[in-house]
Amino acid sequence: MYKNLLAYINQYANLPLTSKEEALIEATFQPKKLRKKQYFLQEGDVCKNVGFIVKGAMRQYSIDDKGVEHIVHLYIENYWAGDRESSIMLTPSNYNIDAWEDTEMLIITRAEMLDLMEKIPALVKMIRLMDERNAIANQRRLSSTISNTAEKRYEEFADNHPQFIQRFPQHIIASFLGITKETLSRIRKQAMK
Amino acid sequence: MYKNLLAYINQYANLPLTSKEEALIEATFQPKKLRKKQYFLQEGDVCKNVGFIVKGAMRQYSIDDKGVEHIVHLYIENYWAGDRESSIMLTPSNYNIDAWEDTEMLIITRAEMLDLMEKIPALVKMIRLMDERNAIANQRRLSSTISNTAEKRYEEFADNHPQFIQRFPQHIIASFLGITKETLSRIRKQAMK
DNA sequence: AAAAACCGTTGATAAATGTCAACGGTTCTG
DNA sequence: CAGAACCGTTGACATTTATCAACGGTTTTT
Repeated sequence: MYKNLLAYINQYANLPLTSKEEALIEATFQPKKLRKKQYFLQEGDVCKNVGFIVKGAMRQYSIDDKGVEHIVHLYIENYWAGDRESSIMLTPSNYNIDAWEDTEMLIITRAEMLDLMEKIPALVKMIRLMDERNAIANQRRLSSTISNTAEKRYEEFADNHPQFIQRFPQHIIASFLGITKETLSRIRKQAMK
Repeated sequence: MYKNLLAYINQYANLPLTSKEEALIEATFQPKKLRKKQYFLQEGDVCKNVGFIVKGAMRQYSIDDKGVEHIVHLYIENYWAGDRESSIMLTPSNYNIDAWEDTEMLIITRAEMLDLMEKIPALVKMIRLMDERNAIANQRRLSSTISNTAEKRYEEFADNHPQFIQRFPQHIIASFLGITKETLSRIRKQAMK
């Protein structure tokens, strides 16, 4: 259960964990299982935990005035799910996060994480690298969203994230790209020729 | 010249700098003046410096196949300008950054910054908080771009960033929002009624 | 096994936004 | 001061994307 998480940290930080540190991590992260469709976070609640996905698939989305879902993140194994703004600011979240497949996570509160970071240097390094990677990915996604047509955005996404294409149905991908399922269907039809 | 930067660090980190630390910072950050339209970073170059803006206004943008500029960031006093991806990965940047007004910056290389962080704890804390704030802002912007119409995006932007509206002309704001200047002109005309 | 929910597709039409060209009023610059 | 560059606006029209409704084929649930 903890194997993936420990491997993730080791790989990211490149600062081998001692067995004491490993034990501390195992004692702090709590396993949590979610059935398909079960909420991990519901709009209006404060996001208390961040979760590392050991197995499964999840999505994060907001719901607009008309009841339409807008998917902002998709997660699979080895991703971290949570709403940082809510978690840091302690404000009610604008997002829902739920399981798209049956999912196993390892969850931790922000306070626990801060505490662990004081004790385990590798975690500090990991967080910093994750933040950097994250900032870069966000920049790219934003750039793509602003500059490209729907068609090009889909191409780019399909090229860079084939795992998601296989794992989530088209209407979910469409929402993630900020277009309707009909438009995506037509784009794909075009592309096939 | 260094007053703004020191104040910025103190306020962000909330960990008062010693006078030795202040001296070290002043010795490391280099002043740099840019005339209006002068490049700070040009597409294809590796971004070697990040710069704190003491006075002035800048923009960051890419140029597409058709020669159209897509503005991804606007900066004014107390912002940091640079392309993180290029700077971290040491890859040629896809962006240009130039001065929209005559600008005074304090610049530092990534290596120097990493070195300073070893010596000044307040900087480590500042960077971490900036990363967090940044991640939150990116999330919001992305959400808004995906979920809202051009009109709502403009409203939100004008509400949250009135300084930019005053400082940059409309066609720059339009590009930043991912729409054409004509569309923005019409949106504003609508809104006036 | 039947019913319900889900999923992708298609057609017809509407709405949002882009493109191109032109204009008049600034502001910048030599 | 004169010409050039810049800026916002408008009109006519084209393109992209959304909306609504319907369908048949899955898969899931009961």
